[in-house]
Amino acid sequence: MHTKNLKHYIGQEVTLQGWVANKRESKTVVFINLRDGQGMCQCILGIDDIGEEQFSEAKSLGQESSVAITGKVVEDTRQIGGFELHATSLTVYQNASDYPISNKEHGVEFLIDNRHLWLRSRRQWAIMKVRNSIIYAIHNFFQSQDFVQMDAPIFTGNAAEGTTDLFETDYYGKPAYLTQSGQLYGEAMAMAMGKIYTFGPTFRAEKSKTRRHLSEFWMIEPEMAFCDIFENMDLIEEFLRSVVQEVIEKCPTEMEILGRDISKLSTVSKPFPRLSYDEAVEILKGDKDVDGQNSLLTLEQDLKDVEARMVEINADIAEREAAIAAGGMKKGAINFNQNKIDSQKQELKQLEEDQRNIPQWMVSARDFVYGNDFGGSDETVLTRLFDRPVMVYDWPHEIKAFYMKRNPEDPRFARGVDVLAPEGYGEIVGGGERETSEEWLVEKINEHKLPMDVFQWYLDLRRYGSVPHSGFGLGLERLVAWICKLDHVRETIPFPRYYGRLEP
RNA sequence: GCCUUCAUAGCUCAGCUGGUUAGAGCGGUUGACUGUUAAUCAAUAGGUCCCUGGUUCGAGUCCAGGUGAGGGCGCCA
Repeated sequence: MHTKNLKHYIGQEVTLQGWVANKRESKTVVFINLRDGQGMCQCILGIDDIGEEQFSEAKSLGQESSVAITGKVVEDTRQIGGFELHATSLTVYQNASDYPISNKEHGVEFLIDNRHLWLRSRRQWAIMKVRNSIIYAIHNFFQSQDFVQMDAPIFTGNAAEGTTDLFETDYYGKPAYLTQSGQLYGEAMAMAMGKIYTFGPTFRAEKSKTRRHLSEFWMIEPEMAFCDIFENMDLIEEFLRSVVQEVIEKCPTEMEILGRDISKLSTVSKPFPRLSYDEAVEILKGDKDVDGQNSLLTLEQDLKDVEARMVEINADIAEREAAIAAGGMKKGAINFNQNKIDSQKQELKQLEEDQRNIPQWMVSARDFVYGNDFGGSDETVLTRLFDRPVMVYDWPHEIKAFYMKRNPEDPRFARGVDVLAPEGYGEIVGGGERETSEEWLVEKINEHKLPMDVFQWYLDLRRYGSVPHSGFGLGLERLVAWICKLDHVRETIPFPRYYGRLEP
């Protein structure tokens, strides 16, 4: 019996098994918030109902003790989940003590060190449920359109793009690398099956310390034969719309726990803006406005807003501190104000970082050199002006991977496309149309100084029935972070691996 | 790799321009009270102020180096 199904058992006696998420006690009654992995239910254990022996056992239970509680289901709209259980008996599997994670706020380092326990917290529970729904929605989308799921190898002998750092392992005495993309293998499989997608782990040994990088993450890479860049963009748009809408429908409770404003996500139903690299650069540098909004002026305003907010918070903190210092305040009120001050100081730290960063971003955007790739901050500046994902296509071919198809009408550009998520989440999708000509590919492989021999099998794909084809790569963790509006991708995966973190 | 911010009780933090015995809240323990929602009230235990060196009559506080962490850039999904 699970808390989720209580609505079907009103007035009946059921047994719930779970963990003590929180407990309050008085002389004759103990309240237990029971967590069973599917939901929560408050259980009322009265001394007269369960007897003195079980009652004293109930009183002694520590946070996260494992128990089974039998009792009658009663509707009570005030409660989380809408029901409570009037207990008639209690079975204790284990009485736990000194659970390290309390209901108070904790720091990131402490929480990540205790990730194996942190996963039990309400917010983390909601994130994992959303992640699960996203994964399901992704499979659902591709399967319903006759894509074939394939698994690309994790050990590879070479770097697909040659630029990033890879994890090296020993493969029977030869060096092998953990894959950083399954795309080339996806292309081969697409020539066999028509439409495929990979869904697997990806590894990058970049020593990044940012809120959107992991060393090990999950990537979804569809690849379609007979598909050009514009059809590819149509698919990306349809795909993101479908996944986001399915998750919004399936996870209302989770979104509420996360405090996610769903209206900010519903905008995916509108068409995604498609900008060429040239247009995007103009907007970024502030030479072109979007709906009357200018990138540089918007940033200036952001900085002013940050500073105004800092003044506001400082004043409020000072006021509360003065009120506490004045004395005569009840302990509960002091407590409340202290906590308020604590959380405001957290916000202040974040604002101080924004205050340091925004001027750098402005400089970066204003002085952007045409022909370069967009930096993380440039993406933020650009997407700041839109309320939905933005697609940027036709990039200078020099900054894109060797396999990108050149625009036949203007060979300065390669037919790559990046999808930038709103609200500062950056690049969630990178893809494009692939080069079909063996000749051009060979030239590019030489240009990138890649070993020709290991690409012979890849060139075979152009020798035997080469067709226009496209695909893209979606970072699952970045998608989860955006949909849940999390401030770090490390919360999007059960056990994150990033620079400096291998445990737990 | 570069830039930047930080490290004080189990947890979250305060500790001003260096000064005598380092504080608060939460959590723990004990008691009181209560259909409670992070309950409340009282009492109580709990510290190598990250490490090493320096300045000083005196360092949690200042300086240098180290270690660890947060964030930004680069790189990318």
